[in-house]
Amino acid sequence: MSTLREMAERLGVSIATVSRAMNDKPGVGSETRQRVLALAQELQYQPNLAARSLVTSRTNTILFIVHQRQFTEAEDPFYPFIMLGLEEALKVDGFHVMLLTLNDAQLAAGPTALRAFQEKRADALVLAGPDISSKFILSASALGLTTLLVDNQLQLSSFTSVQPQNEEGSQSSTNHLIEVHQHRHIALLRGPGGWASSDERAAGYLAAMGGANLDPILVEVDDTTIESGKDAAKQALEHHPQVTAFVTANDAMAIGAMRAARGMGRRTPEDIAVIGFDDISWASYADPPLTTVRIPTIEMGRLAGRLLLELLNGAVSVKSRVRVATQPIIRQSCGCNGHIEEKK
Amino acid sequence: MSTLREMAERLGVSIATVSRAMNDKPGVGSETRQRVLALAQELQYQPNLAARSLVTSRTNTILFIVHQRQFTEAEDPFYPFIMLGLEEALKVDGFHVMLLTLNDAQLAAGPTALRAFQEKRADALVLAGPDISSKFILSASALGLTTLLVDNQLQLSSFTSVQPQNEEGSQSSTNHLIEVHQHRHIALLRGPGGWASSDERAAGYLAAMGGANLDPILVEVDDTTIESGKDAAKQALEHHPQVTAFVTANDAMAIGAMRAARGMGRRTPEDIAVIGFDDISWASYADPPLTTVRIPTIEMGRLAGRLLLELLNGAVSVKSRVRVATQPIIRQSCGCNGHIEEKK
DNA sequence: AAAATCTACGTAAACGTTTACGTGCGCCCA
DNA sequence: TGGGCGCACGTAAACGTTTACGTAGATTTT
Repeated sequence: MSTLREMAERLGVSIATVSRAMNDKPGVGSETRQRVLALAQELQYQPNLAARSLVTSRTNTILFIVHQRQFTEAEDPFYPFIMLGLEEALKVDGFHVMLLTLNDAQLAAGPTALRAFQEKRADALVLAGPDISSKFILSASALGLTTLLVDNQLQLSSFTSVQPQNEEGSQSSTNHLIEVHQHRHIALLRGPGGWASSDERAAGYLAAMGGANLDPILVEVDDTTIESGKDAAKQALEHHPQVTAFVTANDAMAIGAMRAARGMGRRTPEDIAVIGFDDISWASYADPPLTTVRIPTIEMGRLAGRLLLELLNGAVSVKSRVRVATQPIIRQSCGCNGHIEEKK
Repeated sequence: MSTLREMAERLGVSIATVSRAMNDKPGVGSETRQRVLALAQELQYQPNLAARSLVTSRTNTILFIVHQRQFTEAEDPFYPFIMLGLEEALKVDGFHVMLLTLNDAQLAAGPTALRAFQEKRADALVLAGPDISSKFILSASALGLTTLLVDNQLQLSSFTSVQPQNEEGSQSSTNHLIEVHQHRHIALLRGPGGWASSDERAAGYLAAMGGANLDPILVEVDDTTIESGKDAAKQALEHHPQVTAFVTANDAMAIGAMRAARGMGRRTPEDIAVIGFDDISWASYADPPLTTVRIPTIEMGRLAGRLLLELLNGAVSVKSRVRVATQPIIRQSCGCNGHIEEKK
């Protein structure tokens, strides 16, 4: 590994000059700069990042923190996609992404768990997922690192956050069932209360129902898996037999709901229409193909990355809540005949 | 942020003594050690990793390199699971995982792309996925970093690698179809040639067919998605109408194959039995529930992590090829009635 | 009792950068 | 022509560790 010193000696200049040339800083003649750059190319010089961060106290690394269970949500690899987008956006500026997963105990421990990763010395934190508690978020940001929330937000304090348009998406799904398919008894199979995404999607549903003067029917489960979708659907159909449509917290629940409904003798979409959320890759292979709302996950990650870079460069210091547009994907589970299948 | 110097001054000892005490090195009195540790606790001292790696030239970071497309294989988040296991195993020793995804161009560029991440200065490389070319692997390892392969391996040189028991898994699937269900015309819908996993699974299939004196029927596609499963199944049924069973490269292809077969009027498992590979989370929700071979992905990642730590600690310098056991998951697509459903 | 060994420290160099400050030189303008 | 200024550089300190080496005293050995 060649160093600045080595290059300086070979060129007969000082280390400072080489450093300036390499970093595009003023104060070095154009001919000298050329010679430095040429030698760097020849020697395949790569700066020692440890030395650099020792003096700049920047690591060019950001820490992606996510609940372990959510990162490995096999039915819907939402967070790996976010992480990919993040990495893509960050690496164009020479930043790297580190993964830190937390289990229930570490999340609950809050401040205690923080010391575990404080030593990792990243420039910024990305906290992803709705089940990272506000206590945890607050104590994490107390470390003084730039903090960005993805798929989550805090009511009171204003953190920079990147989220899908949950409310709009859910509202348009519900309206589609009301207006296009004339449903009157639509149940929301919603996710856990307290999760930003669940709450917002519920708000969208409620807005649509209220707007049409319909009575809302809510069933809440504490998870958003296929199994909990089955449970929620059973509950809904038993307690509210008049229901003819489901709006669900996500696609996995939608698929579970369709299964449960079929098990109880109700066909989709004839007897029970269903609309999901997320547009996971299996949605188009469901039976019938699932109408849902697409979230551009990779793009969300990229956006978070670009935002983070701006924040770190001090260009923008305003904290903002960014929303990325969701897109209705009309297939057949809502009762449409699928002619309007999305463009690939 | 408190430093060693600060602690040394407050305790009236030298920096060296504090450093020795913190790192459990000999040459410091037990009373002094106690005082240092107590103060460190009080100040919440965290060592500056940049300074440490500047002198030790170890970063306690490993780089997880994977093809971008494979990391976001939404139907089967195989590599995110591997990465999670890796992170889990590594963090108990204070190591961190960085993600680097490469696109087709970067993979093809080989050595050129390497410089891009050489500056990241990790202690080791984990190259995951079968479509990282041998040229790339060789030039990556030429950087002098400890290198470990996951779900891939090179024929000629002997890299440390962690892989599932592809051959055994595929052979036992094929044998199950032959022995339990008396199939005679079994087609393998295989993945791309040159991929270690595809080739090994094919070898297992061929071994089983040869052992039973049956003629193999191979259909190769250049991808392992649902769509390519459909294509392969169509090809197989058109060219070899006598086929009564499929062994597929993975579960996504199996599901595609069942769809295509149904579209051609063949029911699973009555007319065409199907066995997949991977046991993705959707396998048990397929119609009929998919018989497959489970790969313990997270455990593979953990194993890779532990192996890497041993390698870095110099405990073992032997390069070894590690195989993790796969497990047959008998459901209904093979013709079994599902009584033997796996324990959750 | 002298010599050798051990223990618990301190001193200082080294890792490879970045950057504030100093210096000499050429140039412009009054 | 001389003072001022900008430019291209060099000098050296600083970042926070780790660690080889030195040293004084206590302990053991011969």
